[in-house]
Amino acid sequence: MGRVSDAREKLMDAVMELIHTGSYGSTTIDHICEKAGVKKGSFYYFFHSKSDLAIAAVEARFQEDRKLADAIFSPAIPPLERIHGMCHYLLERQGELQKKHGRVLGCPLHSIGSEVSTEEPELCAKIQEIMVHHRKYLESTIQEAHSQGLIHAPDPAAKAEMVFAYYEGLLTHARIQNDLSVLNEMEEGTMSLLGLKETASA
Amino acid sequence: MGRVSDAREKLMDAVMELIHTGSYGSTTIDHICEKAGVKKGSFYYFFHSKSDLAIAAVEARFQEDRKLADAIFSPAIPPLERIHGMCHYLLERQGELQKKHGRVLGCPLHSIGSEVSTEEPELCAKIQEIMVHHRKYLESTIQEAHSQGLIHAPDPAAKAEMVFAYYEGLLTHARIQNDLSVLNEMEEGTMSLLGLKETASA
DNA sequence: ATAGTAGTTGACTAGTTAGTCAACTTGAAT
DNA sequence: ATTCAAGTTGACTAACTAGTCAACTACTAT
Repeated sequence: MGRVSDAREKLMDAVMELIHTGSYGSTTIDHICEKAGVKKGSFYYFFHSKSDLAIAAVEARFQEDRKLADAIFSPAIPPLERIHGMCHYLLERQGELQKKHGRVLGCPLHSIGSEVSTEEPELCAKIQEIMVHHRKYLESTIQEAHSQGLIHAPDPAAKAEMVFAYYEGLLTHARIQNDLSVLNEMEEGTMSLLGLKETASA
Repeated sequence: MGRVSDAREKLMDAVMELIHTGSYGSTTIDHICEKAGVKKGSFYYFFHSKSDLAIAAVEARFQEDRKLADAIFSPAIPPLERIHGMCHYLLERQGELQKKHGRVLGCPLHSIGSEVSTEEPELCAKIQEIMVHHRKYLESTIQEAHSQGLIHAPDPAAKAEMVFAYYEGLLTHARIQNDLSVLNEMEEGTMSLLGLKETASA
C-alpha cells in the first residue's frame, strides 16, 4: 500500500560516496540530496539527521560486504591463503576506487571513525561494532593458522588487533599519500606481524 | 615598531586543540577566534583562511616537537632503545592528552591528513612533508639496528614505512576506540615487524 | 610630542546550512 | 472509483558561516 520509493537507498549510496571521496564534515544534507536526486523534505521523511543516515548507510554497506567476506574467509580455504585472498581483494578494490574517482580513497570506516569519534558517538559506536566483526574474521584465521603450527600466535585476539591496526594504518596512509603502492607491503607486513614460521617456500 | 601581539600564536594553539579534540571540518573560524580570544578581523589580518592557519599551526607544532624527537632518537642511544623510548613517549603523551581532554585523541597529523586529503591539498602536502621527516628518524634507526645485526632489515626505508603505517593505525585505532590500552602492543608489534633477532633477552 | 607602523575592533554583507510544513501525488486494496 | 497510506515537493525560517572594512588603539623610533 502507498507509494513506492528508492529514495532511501539513493540517499545511503550518495552519503557513502560523498563521505568517502570527501569527508563527513564537508558533506552537507543539501549535497547529499542533490547527489541522490531527492528533495530535502524526502530526506527528513526517511532520516532524522546526517548522522542517522550515515549509520544506516554504513550498516547497509556492511551487510552487503558480509557475503564477500564470508567467501574470502571460507573455512574451506587454508588460513594463510585466506589472508592472501583478503590482501588481494583490498588491493583490487582500492585500485577500482582509484580508477573510478581518480584518487586513492582508503577505507571509509577508518576515515569516518577517526573524524567523528569525538563528535558523533552513535555513528562511532556503529563503526566500532562493524570493526569488531571484521576483526573476528582475522582472529579465527589466525587461531587456525596457529593451531596448524603455521605461525606463532598464542593469543589470536591480540594478534588480530595488531594486524587490524596495521591495515588501518596502511589504508589511511595510502589515502593521505594518494598512492596505491603503499599497499604492496601489506602481505609481507602481515606475515612479519604474525610471526610466520619460514618453511620451504621458495 | 608598531603594536605587539600574540594573537598569531593564540590562533595556532586554538586551531590545533579544536581540530584534535574535534575535527577539521567542524572547526569554524568563529570557534577558533572565540577559543583564542581574538576577533575575526584579527584572524584575517594574520591568515587567509582556516587551511592557511592550519598549515602554519601544524608546521609550528612540528618545529617544537623536533627537539624532543632529536633527543629521543639521539645517535648516542642504541637503536632499539630509541624505539623503546619513542614508544614510551607516545604512550605517555597520549595519556596526558587523555587526562586533559577526557578522551584518547591519537595523532592529529593522521586525523587531519585522512580527513582533508581530498579537499585541502596544501594542508595535506604539509602534513605529508612532516610525516616524511618523522619517518626518517625511524629509517636511520632501523638502518643502524640492521647494520649492527640486531634485526633483519635489508631495506630500511621500506621497513620504516611499514612501522610508520603500523603506528598510524594504532593511534587512529586508539582514537576511534577511545582506549589507551590499544597502544600497549606497540613495542611488541614493532619488534615483530622489524624481524627482531631473538637473543638472550629473558 | 609626534608620526608612522602594527595590530584591533565591531558592525556589516551575502551565501549557506539545517530543519519545517501544508499541499500535493502515487499506488494498491477495497 | 474511491479511499487512504506512503512518499514527494517547493517554499519557507532562523541560525550560522566566511569574509570585508573603515575607524580605532598601542607601541616605538626619532
